[in-house]
Amino acid sequence: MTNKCDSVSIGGLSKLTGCNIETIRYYEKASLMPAPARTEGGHRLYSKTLQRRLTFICKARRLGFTLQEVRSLLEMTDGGYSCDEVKQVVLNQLSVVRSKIEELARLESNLETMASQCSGGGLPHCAAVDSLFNMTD
Amino acid sequence: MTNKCDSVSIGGLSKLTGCNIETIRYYEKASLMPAPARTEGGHRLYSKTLQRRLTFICKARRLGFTLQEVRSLLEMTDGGYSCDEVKQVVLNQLSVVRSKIEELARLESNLETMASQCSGGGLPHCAAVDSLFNMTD
DNA sequence: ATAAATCCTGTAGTTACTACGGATTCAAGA
DNA sequence: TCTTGAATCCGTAGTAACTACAGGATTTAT
Repeated sequence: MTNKCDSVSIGGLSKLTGCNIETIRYYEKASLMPAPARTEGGHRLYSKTLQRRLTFICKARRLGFTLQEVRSLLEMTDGGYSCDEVKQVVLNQLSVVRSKIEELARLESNLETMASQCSGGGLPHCAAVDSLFNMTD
Repeated sequence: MTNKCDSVSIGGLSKLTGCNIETIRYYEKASLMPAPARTEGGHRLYSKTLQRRLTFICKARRLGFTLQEVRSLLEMTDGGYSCDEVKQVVLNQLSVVRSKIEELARLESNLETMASQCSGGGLPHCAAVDSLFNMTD
């Protein structure tokens, strides 16, 4: 699974990163990962550099960046990028995340209200259902 | 665009809800919206009830619920659920919402860390990008 | 040496839309 | 009333970001 140069197979890389095999191949096809070295028989071999690159992609995806955004983050690391440009992308993503949190907090309190209106019996009617359609946002 | 019974065309509904026309038709095909009334010529006419239903769907979608989750919220209002069953679904959705909030809060703090590491100049290097490569989560 | 595990390519399916294209239908002005 | 121009119809195809086969080749462990 590993050779003397710390290269790993696609399965090894999958275990290291938590990214599934099909997804790794998909990233290669989508040009986020470069074509890796191959064994005699054609199996992919990933160097430490590529391992780090995939780790980066996975983290960025977990942070909610689109593949297009990840691509531009990677281009920033590959080519010349300015700190301003990076900060711009990060702050933009931060504001997206913050507004999602706000919206979810509103829904949370709406759901709490609904739950508190349930009398909880086996009755065929529930005040919470009516409140569902009357939520004020 | 509106008649005496407060029915609106699909375009009117689109403007009211912010949901685009193709999406409204898609929700009908996906059985989230029932088939609405039609004009003589076959154009869709949406009653107040359906307007409220779509508004609900859009809110739930903006909050990150999948269509499948929206469907089960809607089934509470359509099918004859008992108060106990409703409460169950509501509490379940509540825990889903809460874990989404937690997850987003983690993303928020990770992004804040990234942003704080940006010195912000036109410099050719950015600590935030390095931190993405080295982040332990 | 052989069986089990892993990997290969390529295609098709998934979710939740979005964008067309060509044919009606509707609404508003002359 | 007639005539446009905007809106709507339906069906198909494309999008993002995967995920799941199928059927065969390669690698690894016993």
